[in-house]
Amino acid sequence: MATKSVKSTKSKSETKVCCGTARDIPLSESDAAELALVFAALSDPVRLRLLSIISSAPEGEVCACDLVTPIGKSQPTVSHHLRILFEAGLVEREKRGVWVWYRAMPQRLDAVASRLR
Amino acid sequence: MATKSVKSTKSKSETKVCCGTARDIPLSESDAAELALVFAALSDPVRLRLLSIISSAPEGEVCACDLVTPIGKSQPTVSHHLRILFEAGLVEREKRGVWVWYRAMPQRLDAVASRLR
DNA sequence: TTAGCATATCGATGCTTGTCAATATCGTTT
DNA sequence: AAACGATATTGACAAGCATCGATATGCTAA
Repeated sequence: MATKSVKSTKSKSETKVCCGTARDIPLSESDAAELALVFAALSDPVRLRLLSIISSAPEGEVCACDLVTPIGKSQPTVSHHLRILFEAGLVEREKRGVWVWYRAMPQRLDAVASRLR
Repeated sequence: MATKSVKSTKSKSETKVCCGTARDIPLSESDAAELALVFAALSDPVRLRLLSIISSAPEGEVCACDLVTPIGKSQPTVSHHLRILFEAGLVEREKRGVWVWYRAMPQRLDAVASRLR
């Protein structure tokens, strides 16, 4: 592996050896793929705003019908984004009659946040 | 806005009113766009693994030349991913001679993590 | 059962992105 | 000076994604 300054002679490019032996990667390939899926779900402004509405609901849940108008996108588009949030485990949903109610999953958000260190 | 059960009669679809007045969204459009950019930078397995290598470096920094081989992608591809991490403010870089050294920015990661609640 | 509404799915489209080969840039060494 | 090596940029291509209109599904009320 690369080493920093070895000699005290402080030459212009204070390094002698570089591009050495490869160390193994802390984050496994499968863990990285799994984590990336969650971040991908969070990487869209519409989904972040949906999540902010759902998370801040006083009753703890929001009807899907109350999400289309404020977001300003078509109903299929909002439905698509809600599906992605659901499949990423960021929200849960419950069908009650004609309507579908969405709740945030704080423990999931905490788990993701804690992995950022 | 939608209201939950109003009557105690517990009818099949315990709800009377739905799809009412739109409340405003906690997360602004510009804030959502900005946050989405950071999450987009985190939404790729290669970038997450790069970040994990850089963050766990004992010396606090890693030479770019030590990242290509372990990641298993071409040099231009790794360079491209490092650029995205840099522009998202997730890593900083310093050119020393021919080599470029990357350091993680923990306070940025903390800031992003804290916004997940 | 029929009508009507809320939600999900489908198909198409334009834009974004991950990837690599080829090339450019820049510092170092001879 | 020229040659070499590390990194960045460019150009191209395939895959993925956000979006919408049209349509399907499913529940409820008449």
